[in-house]
Amino acid sequence: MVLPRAARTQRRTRIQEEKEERILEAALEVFSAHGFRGATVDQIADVAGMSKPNLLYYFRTKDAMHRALIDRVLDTWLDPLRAFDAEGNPVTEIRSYIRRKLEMARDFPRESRLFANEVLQGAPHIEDELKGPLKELVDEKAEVIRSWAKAGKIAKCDPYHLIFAIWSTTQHYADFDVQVRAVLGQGNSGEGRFEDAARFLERLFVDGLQVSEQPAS
Amino acid sequence: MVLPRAARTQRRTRIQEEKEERILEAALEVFSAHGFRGATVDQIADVAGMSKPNLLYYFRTKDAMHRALIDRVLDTWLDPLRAFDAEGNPVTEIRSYIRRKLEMARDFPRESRLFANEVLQGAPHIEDELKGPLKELVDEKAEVIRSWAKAGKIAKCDPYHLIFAIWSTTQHYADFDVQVRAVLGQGNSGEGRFEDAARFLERLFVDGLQVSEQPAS
DNA sequence: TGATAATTTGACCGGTTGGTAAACATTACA
DNA sequence: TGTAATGTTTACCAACCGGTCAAATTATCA
Repeated sequence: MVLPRAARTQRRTRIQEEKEERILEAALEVFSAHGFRGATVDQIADVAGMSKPNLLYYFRTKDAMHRALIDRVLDTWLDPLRAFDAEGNPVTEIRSYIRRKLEMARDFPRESRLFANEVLQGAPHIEDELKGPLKELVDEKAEVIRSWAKAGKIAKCDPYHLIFAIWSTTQHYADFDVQVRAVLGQGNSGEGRFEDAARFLERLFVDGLQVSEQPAS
Repeated sequence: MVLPRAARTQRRTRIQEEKEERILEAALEVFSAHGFRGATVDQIADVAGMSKPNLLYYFRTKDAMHRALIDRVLDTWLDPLRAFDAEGNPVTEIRSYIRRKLEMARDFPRESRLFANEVLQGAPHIEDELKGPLKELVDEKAEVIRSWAKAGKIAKCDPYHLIFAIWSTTQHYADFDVQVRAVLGQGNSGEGRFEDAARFLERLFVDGLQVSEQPAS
C-alpha cells in the first residue's frame, strides 16, 4: 500500500500522529509568519526537521497542509465567542470576553496571525468558513447583545460593530505585536502590556473616556 | 548614460514621473493584496501595463519598489494623527480622529493593508520607521492625551493603549474587509457600514457601553 | 524470523522567480 | 536634422518553487 493520508479512514499509526503533529506545528510557525503564498514547503519541512518529500508523504500538497491547519485551529479560535452567555450579566460577559480574547492574543499569537494573514489577503482559502460557521455564530451572539440592549442592560448599539471592536482591539496585540513593541519601547516590552491593555479595554468598553463619577473639579 | 533611477539627483523626465507613478500604483495594488513575498514583479508589471524589464529599468529591484512605496505612503498615513490638536476640545479631537481614520480605511484600504501585511509579517522592511518617526509622533500625542487626563478633561487612561484601540478598530474595516462583509452579509455590504461603524465607535469611545443618562427603567 | 506494509530519502522535473544583457526604438535638444 | 541620451523589448539565466518517483530503509506482525 502507498496510501498515507487517505489512511485517515483506517486508524492512524503512532508515527503518523507524531509526524502530522510536528508538521502542523511547523506549518503554523511558517504560514503565520509569511502567509500562504509567502510560505514555502521547504521552509516548513526544515522547521519540522524532516525532508520535503517526507513531509509531502503526510500532506500531499501545500494546500492540504494549510487546510488541515485552518480546520484544527478555527474551532479553538472561536471558543471565547461561544462561551458568551446570554444568561450572564451583560457587563461581566463582555468584560470576560475581552479578557479571554486578550489571553488568546498573548498565548496564541501565531494562530491569530494565521487568520489575519488569510483574511487580509482576501480569505481565498477560508471564504466558506467565514460566510458559514463564523457568520452563524456571530449572528447568534449579536442577537443576544441586541436583546441586552433592548432590555436596557447595556447601551443601545450595533452588536456587530461591538463584536468587531472587541476582535480588533484584542487581536491587535497579536497581529501587530512588532508595532506595539516598537511604539511602547523597550521599557514596556515585557508581558505587562497585556495587563495594561486589559485594564484599558475593560474600562473603555464599560465607561468610555468621559470623566466618570466626579462631574467637575 | 544608463542611469535610470540614480537620475534622481538630476531633474526627472516627464516620462519618468508618469511611469514611476504607474508602477507605484500597481505596486500598491499587488503588495497590499499579497504581501511582499507573495507579490511578484511579473504581476506588478502586468498591472502597470508594461514589461518586466521595463519596470526594472525604473526600480532596479523588487525591494527598491517596496521601499519607495512605503516612503511615499507612510507620511500620508500618519497625517490624521499629526492633526491631533493639543489645544482643541479633547472629546472633539478624539471623535474627529476616529472619523478621519475611518475615512482613510474607507478611501485608502490598500494603503492600510500594505502596512498591515508588513507589520503582520514582522515589519522586516519598516522596522526603522516604526521605532523612529512613528514612535516619536505617538510619544508626542500620548503626552497630549496624558495631559488631558491629568487636567480631568477625559478619564484617566493609558494613552498608548487608547491610540492602539483607535488604530485597530478603524483599520479593521480596511484590513479585515472580507471578514466584515462576510459577517454582515449581503444586505449591509454597501458603504453604509462605515457610517454605522463611525456612529458605534464615537459612542463607544465617549460613553462606553453602560446605559447612559437613564439610571433605571 | 521473514515477508509485507509503512516510512524515508536523493535525484529529479517542469514551471516560476527576481534579475540581466544587449539590441532596438524613441525622445530631447544643440 | 542629427546625435546622444533615454526608454523599451526580446531572449535569456540561475535559483527556487511545488511536487514526483523509484529505490532504500524501517516498523509491524503472522
